[in-house]
Amino acid sequence: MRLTRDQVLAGALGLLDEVGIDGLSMRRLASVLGVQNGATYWHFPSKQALLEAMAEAMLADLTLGLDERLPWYERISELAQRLRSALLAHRDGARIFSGVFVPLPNALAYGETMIGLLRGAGRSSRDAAWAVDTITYYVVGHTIEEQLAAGLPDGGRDAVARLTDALDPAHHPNMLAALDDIPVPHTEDHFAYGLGVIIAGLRSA
Amino acid sequence: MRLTRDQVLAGALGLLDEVGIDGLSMRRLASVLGVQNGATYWHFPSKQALLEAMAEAMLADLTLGLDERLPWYERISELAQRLRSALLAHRDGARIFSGVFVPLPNALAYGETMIGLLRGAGRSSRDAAWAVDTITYYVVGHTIEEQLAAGLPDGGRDAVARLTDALDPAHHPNMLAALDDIPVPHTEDHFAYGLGVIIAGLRSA
DNA sequence: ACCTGAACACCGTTCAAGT
DNA sequence: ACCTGAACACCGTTCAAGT
Repeated sequence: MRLTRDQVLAGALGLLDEVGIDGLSMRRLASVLGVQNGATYWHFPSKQALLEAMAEAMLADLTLGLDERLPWYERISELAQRLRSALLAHRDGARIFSGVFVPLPNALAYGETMIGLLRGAGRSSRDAAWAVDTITYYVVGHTIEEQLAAGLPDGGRDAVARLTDALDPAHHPNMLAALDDIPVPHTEDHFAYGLGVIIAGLRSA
Repeated sequence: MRLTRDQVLAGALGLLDEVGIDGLSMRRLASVLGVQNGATYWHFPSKQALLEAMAEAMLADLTLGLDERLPWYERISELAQRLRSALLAHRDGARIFSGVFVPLPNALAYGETMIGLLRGAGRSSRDAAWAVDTITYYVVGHTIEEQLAAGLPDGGRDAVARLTDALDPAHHPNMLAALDDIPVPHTEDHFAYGLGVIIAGLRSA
């Protein structure tokens, strides 16, 4: 049975979920697919091209079926949450996405919808585009962090312990007061809080 | 002349500025320092430990001498801009910082000051800590992107050309309208816009 | 205490040669 | 058209042995 491009892509996404982005190598992928090292290079010219296809696959259908009865800021919020969910659907999905620098069709659809919503709300094209950047940096940064903690062997418990040890009541009274308020890994409402802040800022403009 | 820990660290920061984070290898660092491969491992137990020391060095004096006469939100803004500047001071500085998961003393000082400012403004410890996360994800995400474009051979011109080619008037009217408004690499006012949105959101709460 | 020399176990990528 | 086999030019890390 010959390999197809789709099989290589599906194998890569499966391997990603198993071993994470740091364990994802072209050699390991070939071994999972039961072929020799060079074989995948017939289907994808480089690892980077494969990573791009993986990111594009993750973003499928991101903008479909948005409820047009919702006010613009709720549709913005919905899209941002969909982006987070799409990236969470695969281990280290946010890092895969953030490592891609070519314009992916599905990422363009996301940007187009977002900018359109803001322009529809009366923003200039400049403000609309810059606001989308603000939202997207937040979503991606938050999700990277969330997945990093989730990918640790102990789910981040050790990281919290190290932070606790590093805090000194004399120098860090405020961080100590907030220590129990920081969920590790991050949660849905931690995400929603920051998104709400950004959208409140946009509405107040 | 024997090597010191500081010489290894300074050599690593210098090499980073020359070749970027993707070109920064322990072997190349040893070669720059005029020693054999294993030599740096006497001063730093691992590459990760060296990256942590590099991040810590970049954040030196971040919170010093904040003008206490400024209102809390302007001090927040000042600190966020200082973080950006500190990361911009070395090539790929934002990616170095974002790859560190241990509590760095200088990063703790940043968090402590930020949370303290927000609690001083009447926020709960939870809201204060979560708001700092929101700001910091934005700063780091923005700066990573800025440095990625700046690190490209042509300063990002080719990336813009590829984006332009990928846009289709029928599907992306809003992105096309905004195309000339997106600075590549990102600029100071592009950064300030998003920071202003977040701070406006925080003040409106 | 600090470094060398050499090895181990990996990488991404290329490409003539096979089928 | 699609893959193998083998190589090239790299990695991070370890560690006995040297000074």
